[in-house]
This record gives sequence, structure tokens and C-alpha cells, in this order.
Amino acid sequence: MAVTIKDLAKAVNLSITTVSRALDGYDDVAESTRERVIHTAHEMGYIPNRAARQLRRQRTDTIGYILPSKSPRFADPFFSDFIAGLGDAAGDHNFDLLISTASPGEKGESELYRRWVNSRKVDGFILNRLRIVDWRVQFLAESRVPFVSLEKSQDPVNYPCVTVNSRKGFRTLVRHILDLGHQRIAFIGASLDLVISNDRFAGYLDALGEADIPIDQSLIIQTDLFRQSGFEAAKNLLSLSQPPNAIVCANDLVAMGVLEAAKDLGLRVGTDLLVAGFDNIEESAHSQPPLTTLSQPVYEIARKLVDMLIDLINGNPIEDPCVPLEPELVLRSSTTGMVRVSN
Amino acid sequence: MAVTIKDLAKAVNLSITTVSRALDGYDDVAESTRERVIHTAHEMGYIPNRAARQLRRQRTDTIGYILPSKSPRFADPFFSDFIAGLGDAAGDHNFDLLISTASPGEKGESELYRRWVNSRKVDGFILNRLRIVDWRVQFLAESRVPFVSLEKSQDPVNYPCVTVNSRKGFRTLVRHILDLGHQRIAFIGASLDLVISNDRFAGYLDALGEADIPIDQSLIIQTDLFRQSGFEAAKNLLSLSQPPNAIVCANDLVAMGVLEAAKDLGLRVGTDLLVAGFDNIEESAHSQPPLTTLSQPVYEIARKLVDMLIDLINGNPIEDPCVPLEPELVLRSSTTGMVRVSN
DNA sequence: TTGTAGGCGTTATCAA
DNA sequence: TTGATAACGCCTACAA
Repeated sequence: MAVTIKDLAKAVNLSITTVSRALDGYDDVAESTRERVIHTAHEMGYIPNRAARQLRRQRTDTIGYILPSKSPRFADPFFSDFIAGLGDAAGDHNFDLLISTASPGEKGESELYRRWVNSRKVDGFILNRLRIVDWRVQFLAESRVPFVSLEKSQDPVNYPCVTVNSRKGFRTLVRHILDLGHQRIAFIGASLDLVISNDRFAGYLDALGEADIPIDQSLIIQTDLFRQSGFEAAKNLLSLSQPPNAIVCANDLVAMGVLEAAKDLGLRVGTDLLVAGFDNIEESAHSQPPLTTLSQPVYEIARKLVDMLIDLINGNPIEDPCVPLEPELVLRSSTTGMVRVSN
Repeated sequence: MAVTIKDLAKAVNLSITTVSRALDGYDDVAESTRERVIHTAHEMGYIPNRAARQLRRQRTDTIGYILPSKSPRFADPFFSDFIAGLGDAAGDHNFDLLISTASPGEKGESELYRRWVNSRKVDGFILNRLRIVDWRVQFLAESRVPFVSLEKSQDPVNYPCVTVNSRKGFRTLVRHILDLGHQRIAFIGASLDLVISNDRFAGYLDALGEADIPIDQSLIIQTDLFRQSGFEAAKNLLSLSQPPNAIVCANDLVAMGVLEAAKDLGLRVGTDLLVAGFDNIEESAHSQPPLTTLSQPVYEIARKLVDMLIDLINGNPIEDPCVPLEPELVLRSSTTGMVRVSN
């Protein structure tokens, strides 16, 4: 059916060996021979069989990403950008991207990682949504499978990563709100096991601490990072006897839910209630009102991660074992009121 | 490193053959032997090497989907649901899902399909966003690679598919708007080469024809199925000397752009201007105002497609070579005005 | 009921 | 500069 190296060898009247090496650019092949081989290969539409190559080289030229999602049906747009970046960068290196989904913490998740590792399905992993202590880090390190991550866990293991200083970002964001004269600021985030949630919460505390504002536990909510969770959390917060006059959210999706809750309650966001998020997803520029948020270059981060991972897989030295980035504060009318400062 | 069947055979003191067949459930293996093998396999964490199995079986247990997108960074939420369905269903069958992106019509696209076919990377393909005449259908049919599709092209080839009657759906939608007393209805869609665009346009024409309303070419716009395109198209439409009083869009994303344009121009959507879309993406329930749209069960469709494809790959008879579905009209205030008929 | 052996398509080692 | 040949890990006639 498909043309194999054997067919090709027969066609050019050479041994399989020579053909293989002509194609792989070894320098012990006569230039004329190489040209002939390459030409005929093109002509016959020869493409090496992946499985055979993998078996022989013990490599798959595939990187894996397991989307940490309970319900992929309502995927965070964050992941669209992230996956697009992974896919594009992988393609540039002639790698494939294998994707699956698994709920963090559930049994299926660890099984999936284990399967992909044991059956040699991928040469390495991309991780994100790390926990402070993350079993994946331990497991992959022990299994000696290359991996890189967005965010860094506290495990005593060294691995390349990209980190976004969301702590500092959130501190800046909360300060911005304080500067506008609002002091009763609520925080909606996820479990503090999650690095991103923890960092952002820390930034929130930093800013309040510096302004000598006491922490009010009733204004701090831990939930999922979904729109619906934001909606419900906001409904609760806003029905307190002393409701907050600002709500900062660990991501934009949650903030979208908050906007909707505010609308339901007839609050004018930007004046009665300030709202902000994190991620700068596309929708946040188009919401009603547009959302103040912290922007991180998700697509580029994903690309960078792939570059690092492939270096790692190839045994190349990684120039920058840890790339630190700063999120950018994007001011929109959900905090600045009617004046549109930025789009 | 990873435990192979050889290691396992050694451990249980049997030949590779026997182990292999014990694991594969052949009935010519002593029950006691089988138990011993399975037990030890578990214990040692044996997982068959994919590459070897693929090479031997000439199968990859992988299905491919190439996302037809020019700019994956701003992916249509439609694709999130679709891909989630593909992934989940594939997983249920112990198949993998290989994903990549390519711009429809560009050279990279055909190369990608060709590569995946020739290098036997996947056992079959899922297609969508079909053209009226689609080279992929021709190519895959000629290559004798199994495939199924959402929507059906007009190529003289038989293949299993799921179709959504969007023509009828759009007819119903446009009628709904006509019933509300609006007659100047604009259509924003994509190239009429695209089956979905063509069908929806046909439904639009059906409804206008039945109501004896002449077609006004200036109200018909062909563009991309992106939010920004909808925004721009709407700006143009609404600045006509005789602007439309309703705009129906080939998908929700475009409708979102239209909503924004309307807001910019100070129009009250639902009264001054009616707007509707197709897909029922999550955002359409939360937009300002919520959007009237046609709903199709994207996730379930994707699952169904995978089931059909895997049957096809396995040579099983397909019970239903073509599954026809009806989209459901979801009325919201973007056409019904202030009254929220449905959420 | 179990084992031997050949081969899937490649790449890599060695010899010619 | 080229060509035999042996793996990689698995499956499956066929033989025992």
C-alpha cells in the first residue's frame, strides 16, 4: 500500500541502508546518489513509517499534554490559546501533540499519565495548573521522562519552566482598586493548593497588608475556575450584610460569572461594584462592561514551553531553565467606570 | 527501562507467545496460566509498546482531526465542544486523538493530510466544515483511508456522516423573525462553498421566498466566521441608507460581533434590531442581550462520529450510514425583546 | 497447551 | 562510498 523504504531502495537500485542514510543527511553518501534518492523519494511520495521509526529509535516525536479539566465541554478559552501555541510550536519542530483530558486528582488522571509513560506514547510532557506539591512532578521525575511546566511547584525537583509573576500582578491590581478609593475587596479563587490560585491570593494579601486593611474572611471564596462558580460566588458575596464594593477573580472566566450576577442584581459594574480578572481572554474585551484584567501571553508561553521541552528531549542544554514573565495590567471600565481607558 | 513482554515472559517463566496470548484472551491458554500472567503483568506495570504493536498490526489506534482554522488563537467555542466529544469518545474505545490545525485551502493543509495518511499516523479521519466539493473526501476515498464527517459534501463518494438540517433550521428562524413583523433581514455568512454556509443561506432564501419578499443583495454578506468579521459586517450593514432591522448570522461568534457593533451604534438589540446566530455556544446565553440561536448537540455529534469511524475502521457494519439531526430553535431576547422566553 | 520463528519498516553497527 | 545484518517489541502461523 504505502510506499516503504524497501520500495524506494528497489526503485533507485540501492540498498536500504544507503537510502536511509541519504535521506537522513549522513555525509558518507555520494552527493549524486543522495540527489537521486531524494528526488525519487519525492516522486514516489515516500514518507517514513512512524511506528517503525519509533520502535527503532525509541522515540515518538510526540509531546503530550493532558488538559486538567473536569468538564472539557465548557473549556476555558485560556486553553484554546495554550493548545494552539503547543500545536503550532510542536509542528514547527516536526513533533506531534497528543492531547487528552483528565480531572485533576481523580484516578483517571494518574492512570493516563502512567499509560503514556509506560507505553512510550510521548517523549515528554507539558504541565500546567500545578499544585504546590504536585504528584506529576514527582512521578515524571522518577520515571525520568522529560517535562516542562507553566508555573512551578515546590517539589524538590529541578525542571525547566515558565513562570508568570501573578503575585506581583495581583498586588498591582488590588492597589489600583485601592487607589480608586475602594477598600472592601473580595477575592474569588480556587483551592490554595493550586499555584496560580495561591500566588494570586498572596498578591491580594500583599496589597491589603501594605494598605493596613484587615482581612475579612467572609470576602474570600474558594471555588472552581468556572463561569458558573463565579456567578454563584458573587451572588453570595453581594447578599452579605456588608457586601464588597470590588471583586477580584483568579481568572476571567470567573469574572464573567461575576459580571452576570451583578447585572442580575441591578448593580452598575465600574461604579457600584468594581470587578477584575486574570488572563485577558478575548471575551473580556467585549464583555459588558469590558473587564479589567491581567494579561499574560498564553500563546507565546505555550510555544516557549515546547521549545524548552524539545531541547530537553534532545539533550540540548536549556539556555534559560526558568523564564520569568510579568503579567500586564489592562485597565477597562469594569474598574475605571465609564471612561474607557483601554480596549 | 519500561517493562516489555520479554521481561514479563521471563518473570513468569513462559514463552513470549504464551504471554501474548494469555493477555489477548486466546482460549488455548490454561486458565491458571492466564491468571498468573495477568497478575504478574499488573504487578510489573506492563503496558504494551504502542509502536511495536502498531508496526505489527499495521494499525495505530489513533484517529485524526485537523482543525480547519486559520487562526487557532481565537478558536470558536464550537471547536472546544467538538474536540471534547472526539477525545472522550476516542478514549472510551481506547483510541487516541491526534489533532492539528491547518488553514483550509492552503498548501499546508493538504500536506498534513497526506503526511498523516502516508506515514500511517492515524487509522481514520474526522472531517467537518466540508465544502460542496471537497478535495479531502476525494483524497481519502482514493487513499482508502476511513473517514466520517459532520455535514456531507456533494462528491460522488459514499461515506458515513452526521448531518444537521441547518437549512430547515434557518428557515424556521427567519420565519420567526418575519412573524415578529420584520422584513428587512440581512444575512451574514461565509463562502457559499462551505456546506454549512450554503445550507443556512438556502434556508434564509426559503423563508423569504415563501413570504414573497424580494432578495436584496446589499443585505447579504459573505465573510469569515469570526467575531471581528461579524462586527465589521454589521457596521457596514447598519450604515446603509436603508439598514436592515434584523441580522441573521451563520454562527454565534459572528452574531457576537454584530451585538457589539449594535451597541457601539446605540441600537437596542431585540427592539431596534433583531439578531440571531447558530450553534448555541455558551456565551450566547450570557451575552447582552442573550442571543436567539439554533442549537445543535455538538458534543454528542462528535461522539457519534467517533463511534461510526471506529466501526468503519474495524470493518463493522455501520448501522446508520447517515444520521440526520434537527437543530433546535432557542429563543432569547435578541429577537424577542425584553421578554426572556428561554434561558 | 505451549514454544519456535519470521516479519512489520526503520535505523545503526560493522564489514566490504 | 555502499551493503549485509541485527535489532526495536509485538503478534501469529505453525510446529511440538
